[in-house]
Amino acid sequence: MGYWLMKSEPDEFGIDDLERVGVEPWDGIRNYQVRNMMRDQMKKGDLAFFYHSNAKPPGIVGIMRIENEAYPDSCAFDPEDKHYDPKSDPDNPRWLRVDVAFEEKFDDILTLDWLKQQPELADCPLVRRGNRLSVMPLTEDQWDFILANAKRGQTRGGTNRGSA
DNA sequence: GCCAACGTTGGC
DNA sequence: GCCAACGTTGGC
Repeated sequence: MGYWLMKSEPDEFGIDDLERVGVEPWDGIRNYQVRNMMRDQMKKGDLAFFYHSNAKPPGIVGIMRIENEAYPDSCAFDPEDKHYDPKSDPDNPRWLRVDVAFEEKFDDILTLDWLKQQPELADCPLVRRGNRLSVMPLTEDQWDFILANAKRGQTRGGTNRGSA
């Protein structure tokens, strides 16, 4: 079982949109490093945190499930599409996507500010300077740590994420 | 294969 | 809206 963190701008597509539609193609990935990870490591049934970027505040807002292995991103073939890439040949697609399914929305966001303060996450690319990956793998320890804190916040019903 | 120009990401 | 960081492009 693999664990991931995937970023999206809530103005474009947020956790509430995913909850409403249930399943959504995660398309528009135009970064080779991310594509390779999706192609080589991402498996059906993997879990991913949904991260809101360019949000106020940015942070982790819920969980989704990877529905299939990577397959060609047809958006790249559509000249009308925002993510059109004329260099992607339908006979040899350059870009891939997966479908993701809504799993859970947290009551409270785990903010980037809080995530940055956690020693357990010091090695996560998310909190490293200059990181630009929109999809990144998490270790099982990192996943468990984040999930435990998301749950703890829910049972408390509060927004306080002070390091205890 | 170098590297300057340019585009994008994403926090602030 | 600004801008630091980084990836990509393309001339040479």
